[in-house]
Amino acid sequence: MSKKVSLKDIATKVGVSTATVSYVLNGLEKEKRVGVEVAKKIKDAARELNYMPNQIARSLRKGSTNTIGLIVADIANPFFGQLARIVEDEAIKHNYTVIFGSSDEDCVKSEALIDTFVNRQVDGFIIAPSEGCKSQINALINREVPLVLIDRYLPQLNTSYVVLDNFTAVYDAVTHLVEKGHRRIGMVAYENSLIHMSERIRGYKEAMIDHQLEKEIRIKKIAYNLPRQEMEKIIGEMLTHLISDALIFATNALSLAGLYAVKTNQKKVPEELALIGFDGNEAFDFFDSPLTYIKQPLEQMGRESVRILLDEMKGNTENQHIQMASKLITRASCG
Amino acid sequence: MSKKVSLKDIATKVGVSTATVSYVLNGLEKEKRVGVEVAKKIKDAARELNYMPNQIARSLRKGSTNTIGLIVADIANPFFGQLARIVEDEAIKHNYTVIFGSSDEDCVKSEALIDTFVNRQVDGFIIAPSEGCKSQINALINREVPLVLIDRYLPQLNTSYVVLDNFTAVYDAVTHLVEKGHRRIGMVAYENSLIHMSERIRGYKEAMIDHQLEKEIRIKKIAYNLPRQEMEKIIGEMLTHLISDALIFATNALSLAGLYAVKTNQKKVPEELALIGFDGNEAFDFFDSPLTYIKQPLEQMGRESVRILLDEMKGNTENQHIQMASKLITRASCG
DNA sequence: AATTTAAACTTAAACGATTAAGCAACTTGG
DNA sequence: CCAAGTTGCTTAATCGTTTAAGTTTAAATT
Repeated sequence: MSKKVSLKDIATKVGVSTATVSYVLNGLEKEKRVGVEVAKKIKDAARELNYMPNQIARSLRKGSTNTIGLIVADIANPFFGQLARIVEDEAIKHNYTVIFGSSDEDCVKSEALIDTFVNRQVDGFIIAPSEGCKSQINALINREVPLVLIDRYLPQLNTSYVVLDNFTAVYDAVTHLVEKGHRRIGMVAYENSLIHMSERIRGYKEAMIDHQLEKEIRIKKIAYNLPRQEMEKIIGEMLTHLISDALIFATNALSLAGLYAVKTNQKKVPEELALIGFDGNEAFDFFDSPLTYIKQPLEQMGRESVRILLDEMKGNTENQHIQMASKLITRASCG
Repeated sequence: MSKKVSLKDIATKVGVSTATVSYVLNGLEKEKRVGVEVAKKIKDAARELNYMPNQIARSLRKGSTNTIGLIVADIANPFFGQLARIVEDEAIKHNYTVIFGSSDEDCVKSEALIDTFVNRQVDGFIIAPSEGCKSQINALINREVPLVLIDRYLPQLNTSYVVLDNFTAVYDAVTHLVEKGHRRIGMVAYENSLIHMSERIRGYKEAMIDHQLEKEIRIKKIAYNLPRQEMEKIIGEMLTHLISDALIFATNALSLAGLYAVKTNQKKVPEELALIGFDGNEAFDFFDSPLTYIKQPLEQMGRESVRILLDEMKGNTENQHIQMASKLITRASCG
């Protein structure tokens, strides 16, 4: 890489000190009383030399990097990909850059990412925390690093967060199925103790109880890191000795695995089995009977999380807790 | 944010200079002949104080940031999301961090991103260049910034790149359709002069000519930034006065828009219309007759691009040009 | 015993910006 | 005409590392 142009080069060329150059290029010429001709010379020289400020040097001096660290489960997962895009756009608007990392819901990876980002002096974090990573997050809190949790939060910790109202989302989904005449409603969830999952399960259970269907409660929990084929197989087995006439899937990936299983097992939807998915996906639209699903307000979630983070970075230490309402997109898969 | 622990804090605590601490913590104790006890004390102190090196300071001093800038069209697009994930993993393995940005195929955004990343002193770029951004890329070349183009390249410029063999990909797709008995084969492409698109179109045209079907050549070009509904409408219009018995879609987004249009217009696939998509998507699997598609070797592309970039960052100035073979996943949509 | 070599550090400059404090050379007010 | 203020800069410290070039003390060699 060729040598870069620094403040000093401009200073030398114009014949002033770097301080003066810095003032002018930061728009402080009035405040710092730099002469009009000198200011013009400096600006001209900067343009001529194609000067670009070294953000690293500036960051070191200022103690802030204008960088946000974003940690999600997997950037390749469209849910997080879309979220990342919204965060990116919002960050750029406020002159921040995003560095990202995928944790794979794995504490070791998550910790490595957090450490890397802390070393790189990010000004704040947006994190979808993984199971069992409480201590890492807590360490951030103790260091007073601005932080917003997203998608899930840790009830034991005092942080800002932006999540879905998962309880109501699933509660309403169950109610919808009941209204459509289904009774033996099952749920397919992840084996995960985090709040987003437990709230979805709680929403399911309470709704079942409230509709006098507690005897029909049946939850299948699947490990997160299984490849899709495995998930599909497990759900497929559920389908062969079918005890449910409706299934709710607790995540997008589970919904997809479920759809593959239903397709493989040639179950008729909704006649034999009604389905409700999570998050939305083009595949939902092309399934024989388009899937009813729980839609998250991604756009707002991304924006709010950045807004709150910026707020915290400005010094606001008050934690903000946001639970957003989902929308049930009702289509043919529930009858 | 609470004050951070610096080398100086450790130095003070142990009673040595920061130089000694730096040597020890960088594993240079042998080479720089630091005493065994002192080294141990330093390591203990570092652990005790939970020292984390300030990457910003290190970067400033070393002149390299261990950061890769990744610019794609849209991180929310699964194609680029998956690519980003692979780049991320590969980068982490080599102790690099990725900062990313989405250009939306827009030169203004792309330039802003490049400038931001240059200011942040990224050590190298992986870029999916947008139409008409040649001068920006050229500026990078002139600055001798390590750079790998991905997905498309600029034939006029001397850069490394990793792309699909788009010509052969589409050529073979046409041949497949011809073998399946289709003759009036059309193509739906983007209005884009970049090489990836022009090569796909050229592959289509040459294949048609080679199969004596030049009279059947029909290409519909659609602007990139249209919302999906618009694309769907345009493709829908094509379908109502149907002059083709087969369609090849030149990208993933176009394939999806096409599927929606086909569904809306209730065309029977493959009887009335055969289809070939690009890139793969779960929706392809749930379409009435699963879609035949051109699959890109994403994993290898991501890895290769990082490998080449690391190579360039190590000082290798030789440009590497990689064209990868696609695979035609044949299914029911072509008869 | 004088000189060289080695061991175990320290000193201080440098990276490229920001910014508080200082200092001439004017202008103004009384 | 002199003190005070204003204008238009400069000086130099600082951020937290890295690293070339010393320095001191002890051990080895001649």
